[in-house]
Amino acid sequence: MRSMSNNGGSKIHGNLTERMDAFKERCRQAGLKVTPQRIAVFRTLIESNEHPSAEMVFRQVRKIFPNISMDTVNRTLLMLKEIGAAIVVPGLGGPKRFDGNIQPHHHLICMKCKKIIDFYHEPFDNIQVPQRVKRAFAVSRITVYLEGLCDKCRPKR
Amino acid sequence: MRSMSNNGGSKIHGNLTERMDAFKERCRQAGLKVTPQRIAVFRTLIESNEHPSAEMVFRQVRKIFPNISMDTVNRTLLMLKEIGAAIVVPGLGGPKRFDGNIQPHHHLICMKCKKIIDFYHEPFDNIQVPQRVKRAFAVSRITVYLEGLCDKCRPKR
DNA sequence: CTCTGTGCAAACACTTTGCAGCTAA
DNA sequence: TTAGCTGCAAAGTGTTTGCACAGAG
Repeated sequence: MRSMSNNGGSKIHGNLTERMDAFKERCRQAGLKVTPQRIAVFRTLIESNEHPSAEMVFRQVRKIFPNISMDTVNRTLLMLKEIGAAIVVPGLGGPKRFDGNIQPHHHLICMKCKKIIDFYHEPFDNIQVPQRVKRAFAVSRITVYLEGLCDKCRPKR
Repeated sequence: MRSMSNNGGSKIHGNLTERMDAFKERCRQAGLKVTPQRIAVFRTLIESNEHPSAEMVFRQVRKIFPNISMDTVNRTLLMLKEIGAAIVVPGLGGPKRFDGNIQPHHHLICMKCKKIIDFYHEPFDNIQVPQRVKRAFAVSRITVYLEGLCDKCRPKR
C-alpha cells in the first residue's frame, strides 16, 4: 500500500549527496553562485517533512549556521521555487509553506492546526484537464487539494 | 459546453434577493446580528467574480458605504468563511482571496499576474479520495488546483 | 578581480487585538 | 435593555527593499 507520508521518515528521494550535487549543478546552470548559505537552506528544506515556513527553516538552519539572516533564508527559498527546486504549498493565507519534494503529490490541510500532510495517489497525478482549459491556460502543475480536519483535531469517532 | 467563468457575467447563482435572504437567515441561525455592514460586504463579495482580497472588497464596498472600516470588512469576511457563506481560495501566499461562490468548482492561478480563474468540471467534483486518506482525515472540501500562465501572461503561441 | 550574494536595517503589507461607544434585536 | 458589532488605534506577523561589505567564481 502506498503510504501517506509524514510518517517520520525522511522525505528525501534518492541519495542526499546526489540531490545536493544536482542542486549545485542546477544553480550553476541558472548562473547562481553556490554559497554555503544556499546549501544549508536547501539541505534543511529537503530534510524536513513538515512543509516549513521561512521562519521554520530559519530556526532550523541557524543550528548549524548561526550567522545566517532571515532575509537570506527567505530569498533562498524564493530562489528555490524560481529554479524549480522547491514548490510553495497552496494554502489559505498565513506564511508561505515550502516543500523540497517536487515529485507529484497532493496535500491535505488541517483547518484547525494548519498541519500539511502529503499523500501520494497515482490516479490523481494523471487527472485529465479539459481541453478548453488547456487552450486558455498553460498548465504547469496540477494538484488535488483537500481541506478538513486531521486525526488529532477532528471530533472523536 | 460548460464555460470557464470569469466571463464578465455575474457569478451569482440564483436570485440576488434570495441569496441575501438566505444569508440573513444563516446569520440569525448562527446567533449573529444582521448589520448593514455585513449585508454590504456579503453583497459585494457575491457580486464580484475576481476572488477579491479584503482590500479589494473594502475599496468596492466603500463606494456605497463610505464609513465602513477595513477591520469590519476583514472580520466580516472571516465570519463568512466561518459560517460557510464564503470560501478562501487556496493560493501561494499574499493576501487571502475570498470567493462567495460555494458551488463545487476549481481554480487556475496565473503564476505571473496572480489572476484566479474559476472553472467547472463535473468529473473533478466527484473524484474519489482513497480510503486510507478518509480514515485518517475528515475531508470537508476537495479542489483541483492548477498553476500555470494565463492567456495574457504566457509566451505567444 | 568582478559581480553576485549576504547581513543589516528600515520599510512595507497584511492581519489581529483592545477598547469605548453604538445599534440590532 | 443588552449582548454583540463597529471604528479607531496600535501592535503583531510576515515579506520586501536598499545598501555597503564579503566572498564565490
